[in-house]
Amino acid sequence: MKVTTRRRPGRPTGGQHVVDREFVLDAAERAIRRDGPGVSLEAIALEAGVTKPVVYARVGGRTELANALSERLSDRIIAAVGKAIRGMPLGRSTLVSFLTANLEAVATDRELFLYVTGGTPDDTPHRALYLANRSTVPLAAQLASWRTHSGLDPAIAVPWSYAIIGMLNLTSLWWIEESDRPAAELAEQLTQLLWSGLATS
Amino acid sequence: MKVTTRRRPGRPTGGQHVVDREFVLDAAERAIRRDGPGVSLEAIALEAGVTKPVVYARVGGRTELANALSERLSDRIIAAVGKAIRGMPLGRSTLVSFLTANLEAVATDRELFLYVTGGTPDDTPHRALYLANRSTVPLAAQLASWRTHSGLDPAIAVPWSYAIIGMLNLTSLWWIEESDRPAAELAEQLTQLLWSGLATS
DNA sequence: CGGATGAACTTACTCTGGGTAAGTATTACC
DNA sequence: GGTAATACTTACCCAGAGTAAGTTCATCCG
Repeated sequence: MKVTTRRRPGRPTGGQHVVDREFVLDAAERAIRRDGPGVSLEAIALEAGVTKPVVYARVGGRTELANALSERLSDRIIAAVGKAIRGMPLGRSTLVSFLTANLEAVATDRELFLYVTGGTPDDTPHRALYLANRSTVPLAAQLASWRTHSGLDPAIAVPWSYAIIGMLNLTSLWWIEESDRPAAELAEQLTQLLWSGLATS
Repeated sequence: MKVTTRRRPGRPTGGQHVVDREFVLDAAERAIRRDGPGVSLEAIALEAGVTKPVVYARVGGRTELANALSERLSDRIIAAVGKAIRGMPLGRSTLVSFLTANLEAVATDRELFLYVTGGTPDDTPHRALYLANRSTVPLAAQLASWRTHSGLDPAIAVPWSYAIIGMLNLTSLWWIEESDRPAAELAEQLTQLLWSGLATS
């Protein structure tokens, strides 16, 4: 590890912030990918080339950091999903694409996913819910409009969206930790459950 | 808070362990219910009427403690579910009972559930998977035998069981935190998804 | 029955990591 | 040019996990 020669104390020449918030978050991601979910703030600060108080000034404490990274990850997942299913009609093959894109996005940011889903001490459950909400809200809206369109009760869309995201959370974790089947294969299996249900015998 | 007059140092009169492992775990549960998921080992030790090293001798460090409590919780859930669906044939109403029993068991041990699913700093993801496994393994066995019985491929039972348990995990969290609908109502809504699928329009 | 050994605790410590107060160098303004 | 504000670093505090050392009782053996 390169010991970046520490800056001297005092305001930096140039009168500008030496790093901004996004840079710190980028550094945090690199540190997490390198050291795993247990990284210390100190290590993250070092990776960003600054010291702890700067991290506090830019993004806040450990909880704030985890929240910010959660938002980054969920934004990335949502973007990947949006790109994958844009323009497709709501139907079975769209569901497969939705699930595949989700799984692949998680695999891409494996370490970040593990950090966000428990690598931090504070209230992981609340953050898990917060993180989930960013996915469930648009998903529920989609489901509701689809159900309304089909002349069905849209109220059930909210619990269903939590159900689907929860299903994805645990299967993703299991998949990246213990299984090496292709994403598309798992997505197809989940689709079989979600689309047709258990009763299909 | 009662300040239990500390024991003097030295071997206790009587020559026996002053507390056993189960007693420490009971104390841990009480402390968690009282102080929330952020309890310190010190507080748990105090609740048990002993000091930290005794906790280490009986159950181990923070990770071991979380694992032990995870096992307790999952055993309790499995027992509740087993009691609820014993003797029932595999079918839709059994599924409703299964989900209802799960939700009610989580609600009963609310604080413990929150502690186990993230109240601890170490590798929550691995424990989440470990905890999930205790439920998915028997569930997968059930599903597999049912599918075989129906002349269908049983291989899909493993991913499906992760899917179902994951669905339960997040919906449970959402339900105990933000929703106050009856367990049976949510169970019915989840059943509608799991049994018949999205395609039922 | 008395001393040595070991068991079962408590006390008192170390160490890591989150968070903050105080100090220092540069810029900007009047 | 002197004062105030800014943008850092250094140096600290504190909580909590984990451990080493100390203390008291029981038991075993002569």
